Amino acid sequence: MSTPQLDKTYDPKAVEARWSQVWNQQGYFHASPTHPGQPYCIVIPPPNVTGSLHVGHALNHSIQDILIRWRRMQGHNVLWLPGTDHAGIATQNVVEKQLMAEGTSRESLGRERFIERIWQWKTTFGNTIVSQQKQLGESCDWDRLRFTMDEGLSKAVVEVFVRLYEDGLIYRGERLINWCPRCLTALSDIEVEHEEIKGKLYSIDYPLEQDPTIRLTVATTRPETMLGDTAVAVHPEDPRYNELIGKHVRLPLTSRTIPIVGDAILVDREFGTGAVKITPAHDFNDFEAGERHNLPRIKIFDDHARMDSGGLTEATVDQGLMGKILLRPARDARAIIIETLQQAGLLLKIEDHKMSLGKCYRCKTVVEPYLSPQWFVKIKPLAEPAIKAVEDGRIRIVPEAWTNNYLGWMRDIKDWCISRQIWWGHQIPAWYCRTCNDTVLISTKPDGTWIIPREARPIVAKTQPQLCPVCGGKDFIRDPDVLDTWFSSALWPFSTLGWPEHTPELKTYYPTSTLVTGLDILFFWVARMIMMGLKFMGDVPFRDVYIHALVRDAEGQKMSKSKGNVIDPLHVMEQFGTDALRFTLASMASPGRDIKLAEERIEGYRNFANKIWNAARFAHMYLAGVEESRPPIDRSFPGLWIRSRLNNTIQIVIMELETYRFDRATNALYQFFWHEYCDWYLELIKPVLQDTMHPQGSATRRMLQETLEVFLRLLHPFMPFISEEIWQTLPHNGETIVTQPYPLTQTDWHDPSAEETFHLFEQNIGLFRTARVLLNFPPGKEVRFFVTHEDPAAIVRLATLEQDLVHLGRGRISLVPISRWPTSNVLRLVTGGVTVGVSVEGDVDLNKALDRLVKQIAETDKESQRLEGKLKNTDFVSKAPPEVITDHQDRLRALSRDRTMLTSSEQQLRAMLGV
RNA sequence: AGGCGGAUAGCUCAAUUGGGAGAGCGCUGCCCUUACAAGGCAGAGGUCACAGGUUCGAUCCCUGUUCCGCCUACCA
Repeated sequence: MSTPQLDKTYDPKAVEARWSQVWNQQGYFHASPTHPGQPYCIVIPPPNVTGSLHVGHALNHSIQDILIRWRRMQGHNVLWLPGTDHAGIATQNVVEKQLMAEGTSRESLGRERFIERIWQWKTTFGNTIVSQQKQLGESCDWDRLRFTMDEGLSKAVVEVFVRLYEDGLIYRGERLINWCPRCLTALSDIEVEHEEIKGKLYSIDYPLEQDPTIRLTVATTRPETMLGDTAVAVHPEDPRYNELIGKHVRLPLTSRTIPIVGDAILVDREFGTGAVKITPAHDFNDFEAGERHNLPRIKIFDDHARMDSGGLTEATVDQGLMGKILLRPARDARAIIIETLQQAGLLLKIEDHKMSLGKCYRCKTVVEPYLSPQWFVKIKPLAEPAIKAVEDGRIRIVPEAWTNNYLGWMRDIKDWCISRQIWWGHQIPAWYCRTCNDTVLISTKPDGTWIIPREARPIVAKTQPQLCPVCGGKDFIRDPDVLDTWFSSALWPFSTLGWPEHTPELKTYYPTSTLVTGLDILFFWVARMIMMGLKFMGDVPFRDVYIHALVRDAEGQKMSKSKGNVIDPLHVMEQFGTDALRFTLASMASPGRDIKLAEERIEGYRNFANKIWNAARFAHMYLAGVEESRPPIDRSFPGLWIRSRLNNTIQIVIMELETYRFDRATNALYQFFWHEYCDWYLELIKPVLQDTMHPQGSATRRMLQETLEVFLRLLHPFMPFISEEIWQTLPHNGETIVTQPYPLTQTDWHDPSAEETFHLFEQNIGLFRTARVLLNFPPGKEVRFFVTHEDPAAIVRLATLEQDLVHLGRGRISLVPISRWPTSNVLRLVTGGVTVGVSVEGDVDLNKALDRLVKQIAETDKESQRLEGKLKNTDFVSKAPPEVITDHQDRLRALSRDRTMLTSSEQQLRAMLGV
């Protein structure tokens, strides 16, 4: 084949665009259940349909693609199943913003048209991230792209909901839930982010009913909720208060009196005054206390977290105050209430107090504990098998350290609130008969949504019932709530494979092989997939869960748009190339650490790509015509050595891939190619290649080509584009590297003898080069080196290396016993067993060389400044023959015993002086 | 508050049956040597967070302390 014209530097852009198109067009990523290989399947964590590729995706997807491409090359029946998530609240927010900009709103559009509008939006913008994924080279089976709201998945969702309901694992009930007053929906516990803030602790006096001069002081961080108090709790064994239990206090600012109850669970005698106000409708602990004592629940907020007129009336709030706070946000009401209390002389004190605030994970609004009827999954019965599956190893969490995290959370799991009061999502398959429920189905929200009170009786079914089983009525309304987005994601590993149908895909690829995900969604998603998979498939959804780190910026800060520290992977790919980004992310994926990403790192691996590129250019200068005949096998030491090292690298890379150590795998590839293949092997074979008449020429070229080709296959999962591009220019079988076999170790490539020889060689060259720098010999100057070795066998070996030593050492070599070395003007250096003498032939002052060394050390090493003086005074090297140096060896030994004086320079001095 | 993880070169991180401390980037010096200056060669730089303990010997094992991160729960 002809020598391809390769540019001097690698330009990723054109290469990447071309190959990602070809790969997809040729269908290399398409999976078939009938493929003979062992199935290997990964379902992608579906990115939000609103999303665009951020660096977290880039890491997550790079790792999956490495695994997938590796297994594909190993001959597995590979399926990487892509998809997107409908992301309920997030998507609804995006489209609502759009509507707002158009001067309209969700409410004025109405539910049906709003949903249509979102679907339109999805058609237009929903594939942004998919095209970006293709740009990253992700080898997904794009023909199988799924969406959590597509027809098949929606069917699976309904099926699961109905079956869980029939099994008594889904129920509807009024509970205190986390409520986002901006999104106007319930959130599950884990959708609330906690943030520590500096708050205030207010102490308020509640006068005793019988004797208002006696006051019970309660402390609260949220004084505005006192209007909804329905009791005060004290510890039943607290001598200060226990006689008051059963009596009542007047609730200030209202006309109510509330009982004093004893509650050992709620009250910590040591904290504050030991008396606690109970607001069952607005605090989780108080809600439970309220249940224990059968207390009424008074809701004083509306769903926007404003002071609610009905609630305030029920709370019998003083008329004057009522007027001031009605419909005011809680925070405003707080100031007014504090002022009023102060005037009444009931505010005892205000202290600073650290507390944490719950915020909506989507919009960061402060969430409100809120009493409302919601749907829940009774989770304990589902959690138990999911705990067992991890305990007995059917699912392996990597790194293992997260296992306890998972188990701890699962053992303490709370029922899952699955209903959301938004429109975009899977609407709950529950209907209410208007005839039966006529008296309770009374109201609608301003947007026309039905408000279904807690007493309403739902009929859960896959489709709307024809007749009410109770009364025979035919008029139904559907529950307006939709399901938590994570409900559909929980089914992802089997719903995407066709469940509830028994498809060949489901049979072949379930359980999937590995799940790759960040720690942040271990509970949101992974735990729930395990529970649902076990429940509906009777088997785990995946064998391994590989948890990777969070990507942070170079300072360790979370990347966020507001901080302006976001590294945009698309920009980086543009600047440094996709392969460089992928390789960087893989190299930093050490377990147990967050990734601090700086652009310089990516630049470093861009250079690596360029190094590979140029090594290929070098090879092409000599490779033309190699395949035309059957060249002899290379028996020379550089070839045997590099093949042995390549073999070693193959072994390491495969081992590290098997244990998900992408960092070590990339290190091995980098180290091998740059520092063994390029730095030594290519340099070693240059004279053979450049000599067109060299007898070893064709054998050497053959080895060069073969090792390069194997390396490219080894590299391909990590750097798919450049490996394909170069591989195509080499003689090869098949039309793409994508489907070539992954390299295997070969026992006959392993060559300890060649490796030993190389070690000896490297030692010598190292000494030659050190001597050259120390003596300030210009690169072109030919130097006379004397070489010997303690080990006679090594001397024999060295004799065979003479040509190579001359070439890389740029000097004449004399392999003679030390007794036959010149008696003067020889600088002697020692390392390992090798001794090298450099003839200085009178034109170089050894003293100057030593000065240079000492100066160099002194510049950076304070310890050796003291050493400098000592050395100068000793004057122990001066064109000295070896014998004279020997005279000083004892003194050096004495010096080196004193570790305070000889630190890092010790080794260097030893080498210099032959100690 | 509880749980988990971390602390090693200027920065980011490696280093397993306990023994000799490494890489990349950055830095210094020399070199545009015909694949690559996005390069080559040679270097400098570490009381392995602190204090004890076990051991012939500890970066590693044990105890405690300090600092940082994350998760969970929250003190009204």
